[in-house]
Amino acid sequence: MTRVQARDTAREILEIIPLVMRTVAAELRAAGEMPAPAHFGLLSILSVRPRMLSELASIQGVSPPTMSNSITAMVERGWVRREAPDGDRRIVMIDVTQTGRAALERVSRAAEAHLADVLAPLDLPARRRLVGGLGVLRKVFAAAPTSMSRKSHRTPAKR
Amino acid sequence: MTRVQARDTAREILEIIPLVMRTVAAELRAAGEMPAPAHFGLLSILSVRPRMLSELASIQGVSPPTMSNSITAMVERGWVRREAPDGDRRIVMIDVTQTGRAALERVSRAAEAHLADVLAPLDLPARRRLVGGLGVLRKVFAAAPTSMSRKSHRTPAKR
DNA sequence: GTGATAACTTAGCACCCGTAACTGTTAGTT
DNA sequence: AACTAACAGTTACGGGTGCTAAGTTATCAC
Repeated sequence: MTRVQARDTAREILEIIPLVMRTVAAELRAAGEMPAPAHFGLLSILSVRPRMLSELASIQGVSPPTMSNSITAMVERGWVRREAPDGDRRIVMIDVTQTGRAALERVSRAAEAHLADVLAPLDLPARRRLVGGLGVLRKVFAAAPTSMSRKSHRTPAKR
Repeated sequence: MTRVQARDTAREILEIIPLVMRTVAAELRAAGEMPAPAHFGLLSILSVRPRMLSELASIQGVSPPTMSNSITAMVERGWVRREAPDGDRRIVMIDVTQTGRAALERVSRAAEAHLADVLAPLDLPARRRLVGGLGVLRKVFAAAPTSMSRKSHRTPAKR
């Protein structure tokens, strides 16, 4: 019962998510200068308030080196800025620039436009199902990224 | 109304999908030798029946060179085989090997196990919402990949 | 001051994805 | 038959994502 459901859902996720991912990435690429969905998410987070690099890494569920690289790429594009706070000089605060905000706004609009096209044929219940499903995904996977690190070596004494 | 909904849904998708993607990829990596979700999808498709390379590219919504590279990677792993049919010698048929089937089965089970963990805390209605949402995503994005190629450069006289 | 720990960066590796340019095959024209 | 156009794949190259391992600099505990 749950077994079969789990397997089906697993397959479903493993097939659909990458497809959606590719499509969205292709749209962003075609829509302008945004090379990656990951950057979009970062801008989105940073537009609320500046964050530490490690904080971003943990939110996005990636390793610090990966985040450092992404940030470097975005700095080179002029979208964000590295800042050194006064207190602890080890930490690096990341902040959006005006250019970054503008890019976010532009891409957001493009994505919205395209999404509207794609979602147009959906009737109300279908759209509602979509939104509901996304909500569940968010709830499930926002909490999950830790699961791996916790499970894989089940952290004996947490050191 | 639809405008605001579209924008919210767009943001939602752009934030959640990559997150899910990363989590799933991390799980697969941790679970065994499967390096990429993309390969999983291919094995899944090929387990039904052999396909032409271009067919696979179109199903997955990627360019032929990308698919050619992926196939090469999978051939090197011994999961699939390139075959030359008798009729038209331009085409390349891709077929799963026994090793490939075994890998699919193994990863499928690992994914299933993990998904079951993750989905366990969901109550029935939540799970139903998730499945419903995935269904909508599939419907929407299985048809969409063409939209870009049609729209983006509206093919003037082509050179 | 010494040693451990923390935050970040650099380096090296593997993979995904795209465009441009190239091979080889088939089909259509003259 | 000879020429050309279209088609299926591949190779080459550039950019992005992600990881681990191995530094660097800064802070804290003793």
